[in-house]
Amino acid sequence: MMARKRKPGLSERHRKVLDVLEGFHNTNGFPPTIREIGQMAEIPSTSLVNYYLKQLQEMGYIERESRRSRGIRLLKNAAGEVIQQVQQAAENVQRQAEAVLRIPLAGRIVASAPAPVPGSDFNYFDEESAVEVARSLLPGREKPEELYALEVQGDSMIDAMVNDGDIVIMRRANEARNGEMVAVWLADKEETTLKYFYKEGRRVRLQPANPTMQPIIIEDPRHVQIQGKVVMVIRQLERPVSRSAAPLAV
Amino acid sequence: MMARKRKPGLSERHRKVLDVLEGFHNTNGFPPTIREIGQMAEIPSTSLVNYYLKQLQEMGYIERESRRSRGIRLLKNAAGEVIQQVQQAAENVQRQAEAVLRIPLAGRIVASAPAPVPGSDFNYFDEESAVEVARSLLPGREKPEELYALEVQGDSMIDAMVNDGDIVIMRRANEARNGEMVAVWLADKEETTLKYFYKEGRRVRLQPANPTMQPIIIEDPRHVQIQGKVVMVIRQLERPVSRSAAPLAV
DNA sequence: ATATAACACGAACATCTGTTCTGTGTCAAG
DNA sequence: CTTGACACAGAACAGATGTTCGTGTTATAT
Repeated sequence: MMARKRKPGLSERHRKVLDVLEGFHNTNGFPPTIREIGQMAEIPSTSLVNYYLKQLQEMGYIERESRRSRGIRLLKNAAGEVIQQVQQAAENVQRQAEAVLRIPLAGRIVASAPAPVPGSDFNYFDEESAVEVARSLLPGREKPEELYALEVQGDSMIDAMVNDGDIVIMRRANEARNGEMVAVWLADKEETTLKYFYKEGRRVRLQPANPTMQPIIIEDPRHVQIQGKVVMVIRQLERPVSRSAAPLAV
Repeated sequence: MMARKRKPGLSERHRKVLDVLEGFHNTNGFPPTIREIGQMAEIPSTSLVNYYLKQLQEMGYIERESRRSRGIRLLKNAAGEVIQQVQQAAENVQRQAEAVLRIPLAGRIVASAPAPVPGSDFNYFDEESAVEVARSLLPGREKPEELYALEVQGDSMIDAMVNDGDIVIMRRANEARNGEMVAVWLADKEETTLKYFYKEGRRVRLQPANPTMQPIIIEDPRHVQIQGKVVMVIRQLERPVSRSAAPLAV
């Protein structure tokens, strides 16, 4: 004759014990004793607490160190969530913090003036004006210190497929390789523009991103001052905040 | 007559005790007893361990619960770093995890076919094809489940200032308010396009983002099928990985 | 109905653990 | 040299703590 089987899963008291274990450790920094568990979970006998702890151990919710006071390690809580060790948690914070890069917003880029380039003493921790970009979106090799952001002002760069209000992520550079998009100051025209850069012999060809438009050929390379390379363009159609007054967070 | 004063700061044994406290708690999940500290820090007498613990408590490195076994909370380690409680650490992880949103890449958008819209059973946890975007870049009110990403294929959307290879972040929607940019399928022309949406009486005006281009007027609203709203456009000039084969991480 | 396992209570016990007390040696300032 | 704070050792003790044993109750499969 078969006797009754224990129902699978956690009973009310199992759950209570796990809650006590989690709460106690969170507030005190160390696990409770059997008697403390009994008091908080309203289980009057130490042997009964031990009885439940044994079951929780078999079910993989806790680990116990035999004969050691407070020798209980919580592995999963009542909700089944895995409990992290402090060390692991710290590592996770570290890893997650690296997932986002805060790129300083150095200013605005307009056609009528050279593009701003932050100096080496630029305050990178200006909380008010930074653009947050997931690191996975950026080329891994970058040094984050070389990156800065500019907000585009005006419609003058539509031939580069860049609109008023767009944010361009730039990398410091004074020269470029063929095929890279750069911000250039054209000294003769007194104009800033975003173009694909091609050095062809002595002259420089600046190709618009819009394939329907014609390139600019500059015979004297001294008239082409490279302000930085364009790494990314971000356009927010539905702004988190009002357009230009509040800090831009991307 | 003045007797000698204790040197300020931590002695070798202070440091040793703190190291033991940190290491023991990291490996066991609970603090050591006085005798365990003594063994590991090579301090033979319990009273001497107690003597040092008292000093560390006065210096603010630890907290002690009187008369409780293992009643030691580490506040700062030997390097002076503040030790986080498990709960705090978990909250930090939580907060940091929320800083980045993984948006599923639902497919490609081309002019010649309706834009893909993921079904409600879409697998959001497809690790291979997701775009990571900092939450601060997105409008806060969004339900993340409503967002998906599309990669633009072809040059057909240059009038929307969107280029081949760009990534558009979309939000599910079947209708739009005036001024919002939407992806629409034009049933009569059999064409997908990105335009600013304006309902004017019975007819619909679709305005290109490029201000130099002319709007499309559609007299029969049934020919305009809204596939989704455009929330953001991301253009990566220097790709982290090869253009289309590998997973896109933004 | 009845055997059996699950659930429950309380007491007893050996050990663990924090605390305290006494004592010793060292070392620098007076 | 004296003095007194500091560093250290060992022992003793009261209370805390995990464990075990005996016993009783309850629910369930047969």
